[in-house]
Order: sequence, then structure tokens, then C-alpha cells
Amino acid sequence: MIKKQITVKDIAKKLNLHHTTVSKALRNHPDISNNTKELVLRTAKELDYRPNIIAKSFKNCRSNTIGVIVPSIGNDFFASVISGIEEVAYQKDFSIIVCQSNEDFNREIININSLISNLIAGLIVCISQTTQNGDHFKAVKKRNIPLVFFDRVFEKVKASRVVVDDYTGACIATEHLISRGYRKIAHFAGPMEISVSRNRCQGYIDTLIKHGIPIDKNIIIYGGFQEEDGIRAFQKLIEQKNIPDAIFTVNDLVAIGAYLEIEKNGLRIPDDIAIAGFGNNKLSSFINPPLTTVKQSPYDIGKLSAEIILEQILGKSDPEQIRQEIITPELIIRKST
Amino acid sequence: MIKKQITVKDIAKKLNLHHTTVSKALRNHPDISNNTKELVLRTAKELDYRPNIIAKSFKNCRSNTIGVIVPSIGNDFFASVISGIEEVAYQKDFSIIVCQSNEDFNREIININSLISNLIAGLIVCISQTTQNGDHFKAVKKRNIPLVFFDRVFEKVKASRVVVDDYTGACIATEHLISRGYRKIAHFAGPMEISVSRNRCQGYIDTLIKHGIPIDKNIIIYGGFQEEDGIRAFQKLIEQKNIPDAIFTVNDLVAIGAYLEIEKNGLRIPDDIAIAGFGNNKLSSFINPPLTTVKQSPYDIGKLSAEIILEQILGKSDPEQIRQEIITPELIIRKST
DNA sequence: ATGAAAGCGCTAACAT
DNA sequence: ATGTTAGCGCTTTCAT
Repeated sequence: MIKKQITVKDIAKKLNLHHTTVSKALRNHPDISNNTKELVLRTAKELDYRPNIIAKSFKNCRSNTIGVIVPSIGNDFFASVISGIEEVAYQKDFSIIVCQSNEDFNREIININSLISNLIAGLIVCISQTTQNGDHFKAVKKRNIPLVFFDRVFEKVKASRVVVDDYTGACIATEHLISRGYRKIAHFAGPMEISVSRNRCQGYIDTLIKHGIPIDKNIIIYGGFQEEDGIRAFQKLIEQKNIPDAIFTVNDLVAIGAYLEIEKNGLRIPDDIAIAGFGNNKLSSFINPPLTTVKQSPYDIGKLSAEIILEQILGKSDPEQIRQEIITPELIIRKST
Repeated sequence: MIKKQITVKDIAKKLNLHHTTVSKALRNHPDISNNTKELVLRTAKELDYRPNIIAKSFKNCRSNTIGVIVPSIGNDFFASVISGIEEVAYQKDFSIIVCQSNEDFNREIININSLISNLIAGLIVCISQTTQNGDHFKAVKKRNIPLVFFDRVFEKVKASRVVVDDYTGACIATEHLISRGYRKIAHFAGPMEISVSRNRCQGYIDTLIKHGIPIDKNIIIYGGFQEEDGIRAFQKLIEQKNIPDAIFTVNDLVAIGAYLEIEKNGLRIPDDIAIAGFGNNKLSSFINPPLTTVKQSPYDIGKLSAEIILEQILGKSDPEQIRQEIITPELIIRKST
């Protein structure tokens, strides 16, 4: 059923050469005469020869593939990170296998096992929301497979990481709201198991304290990362009859959810209530009014993660030495604040 | 540098068995006694043995991987399709390699070459917007690699396909607008090289004709698939001072772009102007007012594509017999019409 | 400059 | 029930 691929042997047979000669010729080995090289290259093209990189990986005990695990590829942020990784990987003739954990710990384990079996040369991960422990990463470390975390990291696993300075990002967003004269500022927070959410929440709290604004726990509403969570959070404020001047949300999707519920209640943004998000989601500039948010540069995060892992893979840096890269976020002021 | 993996031989050595016995035991071959099987399984676990599936692929001349090429994984629609493919593939112990063409013909060629070298068992593709010819698919067909197109198909290549009935989808959306009493209905169309755009446009035209509404070419505005295109399209109508009662857009992102420009001009949806999109993008239910749109079931498209290709891979169906699956779209009526 | 031999991990076919 | 052999395509090392 499976059609035989054209191999070096086929080329060799056709040219009455040995297959190792062909192999060397194809890789431009200095042993081989220019004549022969040319001949081999031409014949390879004629026969539509494709190197069997599986065989190569097999021989090397390592593929030219980088594994990437993200919670969800549909998410704007992760999609951009992946594009960044891809870009750098392609340039070095590496390909990537992208897996989704769907925020499920068990799926993450399955993904890792599958990637290990695929002899990945390196692994780039943003851990799932439900990841309980780091045991599954031990198998990766044990095999000396370079590992890089981005965005969400598992603290207890020793690995390089590329993270956004979420704390500072939250601080500058909150500073901005305060500088605009808002004093009663709510926060729609994310899941507290995730460092990203914790750091953003802490940045918000510390900035209020710094400015002598008392923390009102009633207007810190905890939830997830989706639009629904923004809707629900604002509903809680309504129930409390406790409408703030402004809201800082853990991300842009939550802000978009809040928009809907705010409009539903006949309030205007930013006149009645200002709102600032986080992440610079593509949609944030398209909603009305455009959303003030914090830019994270996901494409750069992806590129940097790929560069770090490739340095380790190609042996240019010591895999034992963990590198920590912190991306500085940037405030984008739009009409919502 | 690369740590040696635990292999069947290591297990064999430890148990004083032959490696082929171990191999059979691991695969639960009837030749092997239960005692030995148990022993082998236990030892494998102890040593943290992982089968080297690269070696297996190498031997079989085929991996257990399905290649997937989409224009962009960040797109809601494609992300869902991919999830659908993944779901079905996982169940059959297949993994997927996702590549993005970024709507670039050359990148599509590079992707295909890389996937072929990876000995993919099958290929699922949505062609890029700039794909000029089908020559790169010949290499796939020649190797008897099952090929399935979804959504956008390359007509000249003989392959199974899963497509949405875009024509009918456009018809029901347009019918709906007419039934609501709108008569001057504009269409923000997509790129005419893409069958999807052509079919949606034709559905719109034919439905107007069917109802005796003359076609006004000035209010059919051509553009791309992004928000920007919706913004630009409505600006053109404004320039023409030719505001319609309603708009049918080629997809939801274009509709969202139109929303912005409509609001900017102080018009209300649906009172001043109604709008219907296509695709049931996640955001379509979150914008204000929620967008009437046509549901495409991308997750099902993915599942179906994967099922078709797996049948061919597993030899349950004749790869020569092309299958055409047409997904019937469904109108979702919301507040924008 | 070219050829020969060996081996990566696994499995299918055959032998004991 | 277990062992032996051979080979998938490629590269590395050594021989001619």
C-alpha cells in the first residue's frame, strides 16, 4: 500500500555509484568530486528524491522538531507565540509540533509522552491551568531534552523561562487609571493558581496602596480568563450595587465581557466607568470604544523562547544554566479610560 | 550530549531475555507467556521505557502523524477545525503536525515538503489564499499519501473534501434579511479567487434575483477576510452616500469591522442598518448587538476530515474513491437583524 | 575520490 | 514459548 520512497540507493543504482557516495554528495561533502556531486544532485531532482528525515532522526536519536504545548491554539496570545517560535525554528531547519493541553493536566502528560516518543529536540511549554505537579517534566529533563517555559511557569522545575513582567504591567495600568482621576477601581482577577493572575492582582493592589487608596475586597472579583467571566464579574458588582469608577481586568477577553454587561446596564465607557485590560488582544482595538490595554509582545516571546531552546539544542549554551527573560510590557492608551 | 534512551534491548538484558521477546511482550503478542509479559511490563515501567516511535515509523516507512496545513491557526474557525481533527486522531493514536501557510503559496509548498519528509500518514489542507496551482499536491498523491481538503479546495486535485455549503448559507442569510423587510441589501464580499467567497456572493445574488430585487453592483464591495476590510467597505458606502438597509458580510470579522464604522457614523444596528455575518465566530455573540450569522460547525468539519483520512490510512476505504462531504450551515438569528 | 561495513531501535519471518 | 536473523535509510568510520 505504501509507495516506496526514492532513496539514496535508487540514485546510486542509477548512477552506478555506492549509496554512501551519493549520501556524501547530497550533503556536499568535500570527499566528493564536483562532477559527481552535480550528477547526483541532478539525478536526485529527476527522481524527486526527498531525504527521509525520519531515518536521519532515528540515526541521531533526535529529530529536528521542537515540541510546543499551549493551553489552546485558538487564543490570540498563544497563536502569536507559536508564529514567533515557528519563524525562528524554520530559519534553522527545525519544524514544530504544536499540542493543546486544553487546560487539562492529564492531556499535558499525554502530550509530553507523545512528544518524547517523537524524539523532539526541545520542548517549549506554557503549563495548563490545572497542572498539579512537575513530575511529567522530569522525564524530559532526564533525557536531556532542553525545556523552556513561557508565560506560565512551573516554579519547581529548573528550566529557562520567558515571562512577561505581569506585576509591572498591572502597576502601569493601575497607575494610569489613578492618574486619570479614578479612585474606586475594581479588579476582575483571574484564577489564583496561575502566577500570571496572582502577579497582575498584586500589581493592582500594591499600586493602590502606594497611592493611599484603601483596598476594597468587595470589588476584587475572581474568575477565569474568558468573556463569560467578565460578564459574571460585572453582574456581581451590580448585585452589590457597588459600581466602581473604573475596572482593571486580568485580560482583554474579560474586559470585552465587562463591556457587554456595562452597556446592557445603560452605562457608558469611559464616561460612567473606565476600563483597562491586559494583553492587547486583536479585538481590543476593534471594540467600541477601543480598549486601553497592556501589550505583551507574544510574537517576541515566541521568538525568544525558540532562540533560547535552539541555542541549547545546538550546543551553543549550557542547558544546565537556566536563563530567565523578562519581557517588559507596555501600556497602550485608547479611548476606554 | 543526547542521553541514550531505554530500549527493548535494555529491558531484555536486565531480564536475560531476547529483545524480540520483549518487543512481542510489550505488544501483547499471543506467543508470549503471561508471566513474561508481566515481568517485561513491570521492568519497562521501572526503567521508564518509552517506545521510540521514530524507529517504528522508520521501519514502517510511515509515521502515525497526520499533517495539517491551515492559513492561520489564530483564526477561530481553523482553531476549532484543528481541535476536531486532534480529537479524532488522538483516539486512534495518531498525532498531528499543524503548519501555517500564512496565506502564502510558497510557505504552503515548504510545509508540504517538510511534512512529506516527516513520513506523514495523511494530509489535511485548507489551501492558502494565494495558491496558484496544485503541483505541490502531486508529490503527495504520487506517494499514495491520503489527502483531504476542507473548506477551501483546489478543484483540479483529485481528493476527498469536506466543505461547507457556502452557497446555501448565503442564501438563507439573505432570505432572512429579505423576510425581515430589508430590500436594499449590500454585500461585503471576500476575495474572488477563493471559492468560499465566490459561493457566498453567488448565494446572495441569486437570492435577491429570486425575490425580484435588482442587483446593485455599487453595494457589492470586495475585500478580504479581516476587520479592516469591513471598516473599509463601509467607508466606501459612506463615500458613495449610498447607505443600505442591511448588509450581508462574507464573514463575522468583516461584520465586526462594519459595526465599528457604522457606530462611528452614528447609525444604530439594527434600527438604521441591519447586518448579518457568516461563520459564528466566538466574538459574534459578544459584540453589541449580538450578530446574526451562519453557523459552520468547524469542530465537526475537523472531526469529519480526520475520520475520512483515517479510514483511508487504515485501509478501510479506497483512497482512489474521493468522498465529498457537505456540511449544511445553519442560520443563527440574533439582535443585529 | 570512491567503496565497504556497521549500526541506530524495532519488528516480521523464520528457527529452535 | 523463546531465540535468531535480517532489514528499513541514513551516516560515520575505515579501507581501498
